[in-house]
Amino acid sequence: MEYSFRKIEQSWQEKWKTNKTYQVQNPQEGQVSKPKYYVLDMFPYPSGAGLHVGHPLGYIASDIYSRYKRLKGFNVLHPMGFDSFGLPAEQYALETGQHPATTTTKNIATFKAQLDKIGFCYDWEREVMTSDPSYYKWTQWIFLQLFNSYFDLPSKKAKPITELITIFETNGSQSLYFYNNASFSAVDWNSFEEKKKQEILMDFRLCFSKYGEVNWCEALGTVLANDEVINGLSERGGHPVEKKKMRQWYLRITNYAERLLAGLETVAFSDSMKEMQRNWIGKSEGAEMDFNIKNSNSQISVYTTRPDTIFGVDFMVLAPEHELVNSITSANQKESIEAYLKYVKSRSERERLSEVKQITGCFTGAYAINPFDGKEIPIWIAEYVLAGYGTGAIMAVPCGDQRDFSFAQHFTIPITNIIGDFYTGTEANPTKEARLQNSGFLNDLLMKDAIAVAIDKIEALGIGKRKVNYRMRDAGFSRQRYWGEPFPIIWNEGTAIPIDATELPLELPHVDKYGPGPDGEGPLANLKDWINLSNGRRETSTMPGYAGSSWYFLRYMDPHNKDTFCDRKLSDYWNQVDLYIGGTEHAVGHLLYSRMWTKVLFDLGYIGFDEPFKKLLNQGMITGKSFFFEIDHNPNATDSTKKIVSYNKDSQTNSFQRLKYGHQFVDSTGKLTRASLDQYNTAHPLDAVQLPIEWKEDGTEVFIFLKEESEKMSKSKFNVDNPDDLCEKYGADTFRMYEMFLGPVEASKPWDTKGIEGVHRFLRKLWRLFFDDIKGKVWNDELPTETELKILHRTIKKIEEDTERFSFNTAVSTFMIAVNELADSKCNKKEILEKILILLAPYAPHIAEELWQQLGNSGSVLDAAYPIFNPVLLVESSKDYPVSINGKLRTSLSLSLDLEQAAVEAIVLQNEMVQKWLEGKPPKKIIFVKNKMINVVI
RNA sequence: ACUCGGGUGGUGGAACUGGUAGACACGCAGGACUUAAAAUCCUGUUCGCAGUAAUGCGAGUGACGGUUCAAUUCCGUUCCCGAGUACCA
Repeated sequence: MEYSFRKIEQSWQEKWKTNKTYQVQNPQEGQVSKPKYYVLDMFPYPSGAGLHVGHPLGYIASDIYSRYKRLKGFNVLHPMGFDSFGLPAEQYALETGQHPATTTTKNIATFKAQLDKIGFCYDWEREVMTSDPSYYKWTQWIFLQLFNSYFDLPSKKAKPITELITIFETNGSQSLYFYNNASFSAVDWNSFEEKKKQEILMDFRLCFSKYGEVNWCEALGTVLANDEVINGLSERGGHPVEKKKMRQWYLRITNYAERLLAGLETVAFSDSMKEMQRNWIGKSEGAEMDFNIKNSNSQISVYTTRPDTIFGVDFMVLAPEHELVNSITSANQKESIEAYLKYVKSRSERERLSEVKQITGCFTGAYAINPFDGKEIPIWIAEYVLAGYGTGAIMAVPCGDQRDFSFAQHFTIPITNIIGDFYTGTEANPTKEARLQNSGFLNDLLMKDAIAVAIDKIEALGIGKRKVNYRMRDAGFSRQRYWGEPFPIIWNEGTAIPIDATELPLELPHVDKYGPGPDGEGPLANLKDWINLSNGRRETSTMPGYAGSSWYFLRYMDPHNKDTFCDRKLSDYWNQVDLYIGGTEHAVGHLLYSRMWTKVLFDLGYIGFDEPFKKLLNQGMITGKSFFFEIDHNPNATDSTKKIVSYNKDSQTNSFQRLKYGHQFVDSTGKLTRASLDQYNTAHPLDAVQLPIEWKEDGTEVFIFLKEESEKMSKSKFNVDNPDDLCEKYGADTFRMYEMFLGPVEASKPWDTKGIEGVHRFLRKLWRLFFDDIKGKVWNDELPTETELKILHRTIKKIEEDTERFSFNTAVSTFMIAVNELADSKCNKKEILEKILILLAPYAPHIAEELWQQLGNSGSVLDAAYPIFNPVLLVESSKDYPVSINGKLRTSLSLSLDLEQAAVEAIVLQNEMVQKWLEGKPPKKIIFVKNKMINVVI
């Protein structure tokens, strides 16, 4: 009886389905429930391309851990669903004319079939899909909660906006609740018209609408969030992005900046992941202070983290967009300033970013007055100051800031030195360790101490205050797109009126065309019947991709509830996600948004925890190998290491020709032969590679060396491997174990199918411990020997330790060692093998189930009792000690573990090898570490 | 430029708190079984030198230096690769 994995895997996948093996039970009333464990994979977008071997890496890891936890007696929630709204589906719809709902359904079916082939233990009855009205009903409902809440500053938490209205009605706006930098009394508030009241309230809602500069992407016809823009180009498609003023919805995530930072201390994310989030939030502490302007009533407010350098301010710089630019510019500088503003406008975001080093700017002709020494400070405008950060204006201290220094040099602005020898005159020195000079009341203070002194003085004089700044912006929450959640909002005379929660879901209407509406609005704007209502006009934007994915982990707990997004009893039971596995690409976006939503839902009392993910494990990327022909116009290149091959005499430039799926045709040395090239050309007639006629080698055969590079797997790079093919060829169990065997889950590694045979061989070897191809059943009921028990218990210990610390690659090799040892000692004993199967079940579930049943057990191996490690069995009486001389290993000695230093020394000195090295002299010292090693120092 | 990872055989990688570097696998070489192949099994495989051999000696975890009886592991300097951020005042 041989290991026919195809039959076994198919039959077990069917059995799991019919027996509902993976159905997860919520705790029943009055029952003693098992401890819970929640394992979650990052929400996949069901792309049309299907899965490649890089995707399942994290899924396999989470599946192993889920099964392991189940065996260990936990009630494990391990769901899967689809983030099915979003740009790619719509983009695809635009290109093919198919409705996104149709393509999405089709893609999900493909995805699920692929996942099931790998044998994952998902409870599909809990599947959720963001584009399903029964799901987005609750996304819209949460939006309404955000819309109807504000961030209460004294308690630092979200509260219903009705409480803020009460505050306004009774006390007016206190200093904490400035509106447009001013406050109003209760009498004022009560006299305001409803429209004005709503405008004010909009300024406090956690999800709010305002006109703002947005990242507008013409090619995609939509607005993008900051993290969807990379170097001035869209993350998806790489199209140019420009700034545009539009009415948009925003998430007031900045209010949560402090708690998002603090929360990082309570979760187990990798340091780099935490660091990325911290950088994104970008907290800085300093002061905001006002400068008077010579011959003007206006003031310029600047933000600085270094108020200690106030006496080193040699000029000021405003962002070109700063509102004061026009009013302060002097008559004779007007022309230059206008020319400069024109130049700035002409430059795209892309150019500004790519030419960071270029110094440009223009003097306004105006002067600010230093409040401490009355010095006149010239005011400039320059691109390097960003309108969006701080106050959009800076005080420039060239001796301490390199950008200010370069600017001063470029425009020959005199530089004041306030740090003595610390400043060399050739570059700025940002030190905080210098003692201040030329600095009035701060003279002789250490800079780091002077910071606080300066702020105190600024506050005492009433010209500014201590201020914390965040780099993070409020997140754009609307998209001019079709395939997303419609906003449950109706606009009436400029006032946003929320739809009553009882009317949700507001279903996404059907459209036939996905083109944009008028004035930059989304496709929904074209549906006149849908948008125009008797009481106003519907919001035509839809929510961004991250809306649905910010709370999906809660819906899995209670996926079919029609009355609430998630029953509080269930969220109290399942609680936080214990283990969250996914890629680093979601470091800032998704993780920050879902962390914020969790905090809001917590503040409002809907859930009982304020961090969604307890532990985050980042899977590394599996890179694919891409192969290129390098085209070189030097046919006489002799450098054999260059791997240059094809000579294209028509081409005068060096370029690369990508070889589609090249790895299938290349041998282990990276060589392509004439025969395989012909094969390749037959398979890809459209991309056939023409060899240059001049190219000859060996007279008979043409060898082509390919340039090889590892890069991210993607269909467009022809470097993907499909898991289906590997499951078909070797089986899902082999595929699962091989992906794990490749290396640590967190590490990025190149994909190579070369080693998969070894894993497959291991499973066959395991099978042969139970069944012989000819003899059939070979397992027996004999009692195990001490050695066999030792093998078993060593394995139990190591598998448990490795699984607990997510070291799946070493766990796989532990299994290999165990099977090798059992095969060597011809152990076919059920008592041993059965336990091994239980250990193996998380890793290779199909073969484990099959053999478990073959041994005469009924039910799933997942319900078996996990073997308990018995340390007594591993206790040794002696040890083979390594004996080093001066730290270099020379020999070994088998000694009883009872022996102490003195006895060991005596034996060691007797040793022939030791005597040889001692040459008759006594040793200086003998180091003996019990159960470790011996070192003789000469 | 800054921050965070990482450099170990021909390859993927192992060595968890300093204690026998290279587990496990791939590949390669040789052998057994076979008419032959597949499958399976056995042996060898870090490099160099010596030896028929068992073995011995030397070098060796990017490079240089330090701490230590002992360093892949700790410290300093430096080089390279990857990821993220990027005029944030």
